Amino acid sequence: MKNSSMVMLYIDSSEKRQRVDGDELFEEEFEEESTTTDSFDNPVDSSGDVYDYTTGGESLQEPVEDETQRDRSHEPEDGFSDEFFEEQSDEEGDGNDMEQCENLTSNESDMEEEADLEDQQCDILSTLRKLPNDPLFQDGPSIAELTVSVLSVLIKHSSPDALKIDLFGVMNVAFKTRLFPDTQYQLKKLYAPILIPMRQHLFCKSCYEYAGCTQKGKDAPVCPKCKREVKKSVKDENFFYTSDLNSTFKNLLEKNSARYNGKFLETPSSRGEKDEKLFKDVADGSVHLKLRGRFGTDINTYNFFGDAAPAFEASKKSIFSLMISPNFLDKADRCHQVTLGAIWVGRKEPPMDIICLPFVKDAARIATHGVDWKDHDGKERNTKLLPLVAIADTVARPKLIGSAVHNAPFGCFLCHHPNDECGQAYNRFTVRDPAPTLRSHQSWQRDLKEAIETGEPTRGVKKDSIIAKLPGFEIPENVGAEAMHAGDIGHTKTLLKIWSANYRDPFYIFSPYKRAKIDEYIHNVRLPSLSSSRLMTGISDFRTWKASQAKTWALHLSLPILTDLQQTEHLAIWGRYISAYWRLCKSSISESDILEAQLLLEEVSHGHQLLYGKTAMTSNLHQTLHWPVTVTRLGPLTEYTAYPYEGKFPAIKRDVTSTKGTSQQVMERALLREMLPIAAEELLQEDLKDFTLKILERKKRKLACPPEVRGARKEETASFFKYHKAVVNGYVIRSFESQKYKNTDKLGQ
DNA sequence: GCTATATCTACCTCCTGTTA
DNA sequence: TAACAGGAGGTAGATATAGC
Repeated sequence: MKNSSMVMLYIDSSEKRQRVDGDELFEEEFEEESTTTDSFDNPVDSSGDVYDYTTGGESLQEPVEDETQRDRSHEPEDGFSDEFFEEQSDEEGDGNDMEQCENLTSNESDMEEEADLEDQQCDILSTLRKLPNDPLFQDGPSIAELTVSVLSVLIKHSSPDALKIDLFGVMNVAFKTRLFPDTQYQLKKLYAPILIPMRQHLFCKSCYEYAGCTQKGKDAPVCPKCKREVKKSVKDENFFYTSDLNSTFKNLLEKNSARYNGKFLETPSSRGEKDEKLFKDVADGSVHLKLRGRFGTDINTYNFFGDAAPAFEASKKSIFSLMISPNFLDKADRCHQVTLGAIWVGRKEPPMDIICLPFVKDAARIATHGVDWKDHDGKERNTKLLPLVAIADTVARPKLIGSAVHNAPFGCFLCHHPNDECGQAYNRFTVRDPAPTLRSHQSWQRDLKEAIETGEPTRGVKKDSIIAKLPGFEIPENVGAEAMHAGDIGHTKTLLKIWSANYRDPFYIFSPYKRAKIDEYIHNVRLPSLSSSRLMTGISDFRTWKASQAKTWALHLSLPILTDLQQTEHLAIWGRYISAYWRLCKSSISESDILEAQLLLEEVSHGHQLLYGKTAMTSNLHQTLHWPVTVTRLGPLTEYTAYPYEGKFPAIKRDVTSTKGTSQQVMERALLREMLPIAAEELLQEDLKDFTLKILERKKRKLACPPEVRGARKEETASFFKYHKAVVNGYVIRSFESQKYKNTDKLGQ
């Protein structure tokens, strides 16, 4: 099947775009936060028309008048108080960001909370320091040292408190002492200063209003609406835990200060050889640029992720967690520094706006006042930290940003694609010519205003979101188009389902012969760069593949394996998808990479619809169309995938050792795990310190990211899909008869 | 301030009854 | 006779509370 519209030729994009100098742009934004533009203003859309990648063009259709307007703006459907809204209501437009942050932290209870926190900024190791430090025997460890060391082992293996008590009990008997903490009371006392950043928050179950956090020795918080006392109720699931953002970042900065020599500044990359702008990290995106314009050049940023996962095997309880990862560390370190920001466990739908409220307040505080910390030379420092990317999957994202779900009309959070009715649901994103306009912060605000006025979702915008109150945060610009869910377990698996659905289809690859052949290739090919990643299972099990397996299949195996087994036109379209995905995951993405990726992905969409029909046009495939623009806003796709966060869930679940107080157990153990290396570093003697730190060190696994990221030559990977062979990290898998890889140099490439 | 004990929650396993 | 559903009882561990 050959189709001229499907296999479009590359357009010389350089003629159709204008580049704006980054510094000029920066000054412009610093002076007046008027228009936001990326480093290249006018890339082309599929129709050849010019539109702005970042603002999404302002050529929005006039909103349709709805005669059934109802005033429901006063209704408390979001769960936070009207006062809170009123405080924020003048935030829209071009107000002063600093003032907005001050507003968020200015109410009375927050001031009290802040004061309490300052009072509590005591030594987190105070109780551990009080343990006897004399050697238990000649040249032996002290009780303090053994306690820290044994606790580290127990924390690493997510042991319940009962095991800790028993083990310390044995140690008390063995060492003829009573000083090891062998009762629950003593253990809790030992933890107390470490758990200061942990807070329990309550909300009123009947009004769905945030009531406040519980404090020892103080009255229970009161619902701001019904004025009744709110008490923790396991049955009502009206409580959740957070860890203080200030402490999290303080520890992170202090812990890494020596290794980074105190330099955490996020700076944009220099230009490439052809004076092209390069996107190497989050600081290269237009969103970071805008933040630097608003908050100053010395800011640092962090990403946050919200998602839920089942809590137990055989119950309907789920864990909703908010995780945070810093952007100011090296890329390799970031995925190991994901910390737990908030956690809620329950049977019902998590009240996301309420759970995110303390996080938003904390974020406003550290954006305004910065985080005070001491560097490795003992020098007092202050660092401003701002949220950069909100990461969520297709289910959590609409709840987080207040948009319609993906299969509702206008379900794409990044553009105004209307969705097509298919069966009983709006769930198909067919190709539109011209392409629907991209959403911008301004258009989002307009739609939101109308939605609040009418009480009905307006072009996919349903309600105000609490994360919109984050300092400098704009929806949808700061929300990442997520590659793991849309690409690896989304489009990749969907296509495999299509290719394996009906034996009558010419593109069916699930015949016994083809399946056996594919499995043989999969099992025999060993990719050197992925030696430690999850091993691939056969193609028959693709439905149970993990995301990383789907990614390995897509980026490394599928094309060379399918060369002789799949029809050319199907492979051509799949190849274009891989080529575009590859370009956007690279460690250094040029402007031409982005433009080429955009054109390739548009070809993929056209081709996919022609080959498999309108019913195959899923929202995941549609979202891939927005990957290039997301890279211009937020940097390479790999910097805000869900992999590091989803990978944290198994550890969270391991921390649950009882069905009672699940969220508390998880948050306590997460904090202990963060603090014990600090205790070990300070309190232990050399040998025991080395051993304990080694125990606590997280295993650094290689992630199944594209080999390009690890240094394969650009020209090799760029031409990856053109040849009947794969080039991976300098190795060529030339022919599958040999089933071995060979060194590129020896092949005279 | 601290300890010991009771209480509570919710998951898991086993047993029994019902249905096809 | 197999498969399934539902209930009873067992259990771990967090939390509450009485009492020293």
